[in-house]
Amino acid sequence: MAGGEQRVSIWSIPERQGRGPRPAYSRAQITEAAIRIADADGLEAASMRRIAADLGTGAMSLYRYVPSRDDLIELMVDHALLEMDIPDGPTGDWRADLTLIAENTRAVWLRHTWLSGLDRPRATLGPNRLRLLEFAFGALDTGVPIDDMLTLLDMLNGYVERVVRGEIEWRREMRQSGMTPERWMIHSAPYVRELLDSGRYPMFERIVMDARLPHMSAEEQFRYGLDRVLDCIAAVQP
Amino acid sequence: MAGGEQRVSIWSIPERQGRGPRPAYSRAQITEAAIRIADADGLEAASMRRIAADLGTGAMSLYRYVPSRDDLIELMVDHALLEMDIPDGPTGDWRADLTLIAENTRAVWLRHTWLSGLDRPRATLGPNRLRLLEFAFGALDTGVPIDDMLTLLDMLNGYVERVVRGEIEWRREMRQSGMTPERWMIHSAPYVRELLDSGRYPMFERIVMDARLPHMSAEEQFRYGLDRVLDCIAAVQP
DNA sequence: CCTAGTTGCGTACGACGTACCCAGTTGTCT
DNA sequence: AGACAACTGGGTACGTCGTACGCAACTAGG
Repeated sequence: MAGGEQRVSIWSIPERQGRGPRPAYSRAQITEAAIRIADADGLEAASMRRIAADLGTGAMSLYRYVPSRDDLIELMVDHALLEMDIPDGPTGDWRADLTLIAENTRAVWLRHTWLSGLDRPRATLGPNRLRLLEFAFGALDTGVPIDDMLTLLDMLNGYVERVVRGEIEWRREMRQSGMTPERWMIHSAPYVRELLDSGRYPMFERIVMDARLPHMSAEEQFRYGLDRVLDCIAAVQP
Repeated sequence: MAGGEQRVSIWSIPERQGRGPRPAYSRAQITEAAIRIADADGLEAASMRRIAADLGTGAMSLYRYVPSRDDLIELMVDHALLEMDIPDGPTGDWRADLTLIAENTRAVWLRHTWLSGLDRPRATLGPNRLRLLEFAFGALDTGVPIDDMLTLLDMLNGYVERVVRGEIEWRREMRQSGMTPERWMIHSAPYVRELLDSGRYPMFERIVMDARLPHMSAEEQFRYGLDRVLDCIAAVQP
């Protein structure tokens, strides 16, 4: 029994010692190759064999650099977070700052759609995550109690992640069915009509008939909803 | 080329026609077996072979009932949603109704932790999802424009899912490292102190020093945050 | 120079989802 | 009643996956 498994993060394992032949690759190279494949063909396509083939080597060679595929994915996440374009400190306009965070998150997720499918939220306090956290909380530091800041940011991030997840799934479905949105509309019309005709789903009917949001572009939808969420945050501001 | 793939949802494929021998199982039975395994050992343990073995049959027999494993997962999601204990219509108290949805979602997700790890949000319009949708929108139907209802519910659900995802990951990490929360606290204290002593993370410092939320029980944290989110929704009510 | 440590990488194992096949069962039609 | 079409359970097989293991080649520290 004793201590149990000492699960050390990939970050605590040094990249190399100085004894044998010089390594032909690096973690960064492997991570970037993996991201390239995952961006193009999905996370499941970024298999050890495929990554190795892209680098011109054998699958098992990668294990000299990375303990497991899961650890490699952790490296990929951190590498992607690096792309968040956030200033060093809050600008004084909390609404603009939170908008910046939201749109950056969306941009990075859409560029690396595999981020939305990770089985774990990966909330580890790496340096990048901490920098983002400082910026976000600094922006919201307008007299709101600290506990409320925590929940308001969970609310904001929850909204952003949920909507972007939906966007990504929609795109994926369009791609792999080879349909255009119009064709999809036509194709699903009979099922929708059946639901409407049953008369048992009045609210669903109002969404289909009256809502204008679903007919906007993805950007407009996101922006509109984001503004509503920020309105909510503004409403509870002291 | 012609039409391309006709990807119809699992819901539009009838369970059986009336010609051959009577099927020995049913979609519901298979779905329940799959959920049982996924609850106990994780979604990846619910393989076609394992499910079939649990039912006392061969892996390929399952494909008589379900076109693919992905479709089976879709059935599992909808089946889990069945556990949501929601009345037939809104009660008139929107705040109580939305609380009911939130706490039910949390309960179901914690009971079926594999829900949080699905690669796709699975927003397909299964019968149970529709029932829930009707209840939620019916509850919020207090004069708010339909487009705002859409975003407010995205916000609420986004908050709930994000927080519960965090809870689930936390539990999983505690389990597989075999640590208690106290041990984990002690173990991570040096790293936290290092961050605080660096002086570069003032907001993080305030969270550690001043926030009371992280010291509450998971239920209390959830409840407190949920009330704040509902305050936000109340604030934009006409 | 020796040798310990590290490299790239081929082979192999036990999983996975599922395409394909075939024998057996049963509702429907002649 | 007999024929047959549509279904059933389920075995075998293929191509994938992550990765344990082993081995020859290489290079730094003594």
